[in-house]
Amino acid sequence: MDYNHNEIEKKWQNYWDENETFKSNTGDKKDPYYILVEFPYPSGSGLHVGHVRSYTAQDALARMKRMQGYNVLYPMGWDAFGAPAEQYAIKNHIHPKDAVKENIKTFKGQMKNLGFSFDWSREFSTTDPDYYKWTQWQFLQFYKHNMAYKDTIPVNWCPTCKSVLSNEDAAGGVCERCGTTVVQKEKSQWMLRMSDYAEDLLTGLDDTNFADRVKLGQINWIGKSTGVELDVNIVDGGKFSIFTTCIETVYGITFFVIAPDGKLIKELMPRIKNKEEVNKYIEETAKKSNMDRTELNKGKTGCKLEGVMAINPINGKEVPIFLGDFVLGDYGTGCVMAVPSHDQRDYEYAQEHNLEMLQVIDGRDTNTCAFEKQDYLNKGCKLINSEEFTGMTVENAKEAITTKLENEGIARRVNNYKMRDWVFSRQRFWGEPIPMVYCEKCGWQPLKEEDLPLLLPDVAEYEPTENGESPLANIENWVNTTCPHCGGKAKRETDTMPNWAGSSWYFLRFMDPHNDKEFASMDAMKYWNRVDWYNGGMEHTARHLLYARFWVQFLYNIGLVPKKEMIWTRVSHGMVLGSNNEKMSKSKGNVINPDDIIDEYGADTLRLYEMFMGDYTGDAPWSTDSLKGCKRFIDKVIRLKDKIIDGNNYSKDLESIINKTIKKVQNDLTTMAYNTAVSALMILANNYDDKDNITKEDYHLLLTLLNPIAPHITEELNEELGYSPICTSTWPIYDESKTIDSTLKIPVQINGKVKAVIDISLNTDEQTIKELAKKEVSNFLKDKTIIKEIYVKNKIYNIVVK
RNA sequence: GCAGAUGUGGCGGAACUGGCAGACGCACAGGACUUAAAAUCCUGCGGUUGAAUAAACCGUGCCGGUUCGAUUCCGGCCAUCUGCACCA
Repeated sequence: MDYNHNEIEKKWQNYWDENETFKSNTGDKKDPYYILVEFPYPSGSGLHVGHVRSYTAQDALARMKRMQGYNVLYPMGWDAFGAPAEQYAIKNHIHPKDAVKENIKTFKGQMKNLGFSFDWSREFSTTDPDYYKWTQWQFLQFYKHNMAYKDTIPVNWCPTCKSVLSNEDAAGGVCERCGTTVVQKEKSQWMLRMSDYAEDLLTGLDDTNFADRVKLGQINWIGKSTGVELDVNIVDGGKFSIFTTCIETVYGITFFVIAPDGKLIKELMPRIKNKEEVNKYIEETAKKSNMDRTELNKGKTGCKLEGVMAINPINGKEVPIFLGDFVLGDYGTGCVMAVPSHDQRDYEYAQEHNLEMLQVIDGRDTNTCAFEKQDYLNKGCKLINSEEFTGMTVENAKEAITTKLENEGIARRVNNYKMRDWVFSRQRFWGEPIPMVYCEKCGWQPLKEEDLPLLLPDVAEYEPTENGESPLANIENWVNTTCPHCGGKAKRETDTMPNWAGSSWYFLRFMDPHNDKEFASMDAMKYWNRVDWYNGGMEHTARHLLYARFWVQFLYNIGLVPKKEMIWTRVSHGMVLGSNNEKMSKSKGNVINPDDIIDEYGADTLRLYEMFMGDYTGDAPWSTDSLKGCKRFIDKVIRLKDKIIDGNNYSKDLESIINKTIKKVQNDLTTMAYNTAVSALMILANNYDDKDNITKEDYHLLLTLLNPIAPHITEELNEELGYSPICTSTWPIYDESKTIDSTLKIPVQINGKVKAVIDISLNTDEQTIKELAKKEVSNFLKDKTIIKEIYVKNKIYNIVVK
């Protein structure tokens, strides 16, 4: 059976638009429920079938929650700053805002065609001056609370493109665009003191309901480690500090390694005898991207610093200092103690450079590889070669050595975090301008809040500068300004903010999107309370989520948001792969355009299929055959209409399956088990199909349950039946007692293998079942001795024989 | 190298708290209806042996363990995917 899906779908989309069915009112008496999907970057290639998957999933949840009586906020907007739009604009000599406008139009049209129940009255783009005004305003709050500062840090630099590159674009040490070798270049950048929030971001997780793997992602990214910071003296004067989590191995130090990009090497330089060799190594390191340095298999490169020796603080022993690129200048202190017997990386470095090794923990031979902490901790291992600590267990020695060094005033217990401060500058045009001005007399000055937004200049032609500054630096009448403090001549900051900025607080703006006095009013934020359910891709569960939480925690600390954690549940979904099981990409020719599918099969079929295609949290390959199966299911639902007889109750013999299905669908839609929700609906339809007649109410129930996933056709069929629209009706309530079967089948096992199945009524007594079962499997019991019998009520009966 | 995830029929995937492995769908095969096709309906469909809708054995990446019973729990491997900042 074919129905005119295009006509029906358009009809209901118009109905929803005209009636503002999905508009949510702040302050409504109903309980608020805030469902959020990551707003997309509106790229030139249009909506991806991957978007359809997560938007449909959340849409189904939103539609059900509305029917359950909640005031649902399900908003949509655009994360539209970013490099691709900038590149496109440079090439085509247009302003990126025009390109973005077109893309948004396409995306929005596609979303409407899919029938998503977004509250379009709250739509905005991060590129709207009305929005980025507040992003800039919030940056000023960071600055005013001493949370933003300038620092010089190394960046990936392509000398040919004259552009700063991300690690991704500099993968393999060459520029992705032109293939030139990438070098490290020092650059002054705006930074946000995110590392100050490391501990709060960890403890804050307790106030969230994030999926375990999401929490773990956050914890690993923050990377707390507890250890000791130890001062090390240099022979003939000077000192440096190292951080270690293994102070128990301090007697095993046979050398130190310092970062070639760290500050210490610069200080030591005048005293170094082999300057040429050292400088050469520093230069080589500068050529390597961080990614190269992080590959262990590259070999343990480095060189000795001739002329300087360090003193092991625990025993006064003099040991050499080396340079090694595996030590990073910006983690810890940029210096490490090397104990080759108890650290595999140090071991390999020592082998490479023929250095001494000294075993200080007993328990295993260290001739072929290091005896590391994961192998010796909590195993009762004892120290050797460690003066008065010899013979102590590792755990006791850790404490005793720390205390001794602390008492000597040369060591401190510290927590170290992998997470660093947030590099907030980008040398790009298409981002929020950083509202700072540099005055020769007054230094860096923030713009006055009343002068926001600081607009991007309205030019269509701009080129990157010679020295890697933002294209804004070339636009002189924009750059030159007056100092907000002294009124004298000054220049604007030409760096813009990263993409992450606008997306760090957009969910707050959705609560109060048209506010021109504040980024969002406290009342509105208190009403909506929090994001109840946030869904996005796995690739954003570490960084975007961390930035957003940091941003919110900061706003909370300065009294601007009501809660420290504004996101309650965060879940992530898998990718939709091409039919060849690979990531969809133009070059592989496996891209599916949702427009084509909607046109041929209808939005309902596409939505249904994407919910049915597999486990929502995992990746799933596209299959047009499977999609057709979902179309067949919709056709079957339409055909079932012919079986309807009058009746305002459920058919007696369908009551059980109906109640079970309501329960199942309702549970599945709130646990992301969309595929089994669809399967339950298919089973219900199959049950209907097996009967000669069904009541009108049976049919209405099926339509209601299917509506969140396939909203158009169900509304149409429902209307034909004479009911009021499903989108304004209530969700059915199931009767728990009717979901329990009164008779059931109990498998009878012999030695754990099923030999028979017996029918019993619920809660039959054990004795009866045992007798019944033994009769059934008497063949298998002949000549056997029963050793044990296990009966699990209403579940299974197992007989162990010999 | 580190971190996370995943591994079940020809395919996508089900399986609650350790209790009948393969729900539901796809593909395929046979049949009904039709002049024919499409659509629809019925039947079969993990593997091996077997004439069998008899029966038996094997089977959830691999090896081992715990248990009356393991896709599920534990230990050790292997493979694939994702992210990354060699995190001391």
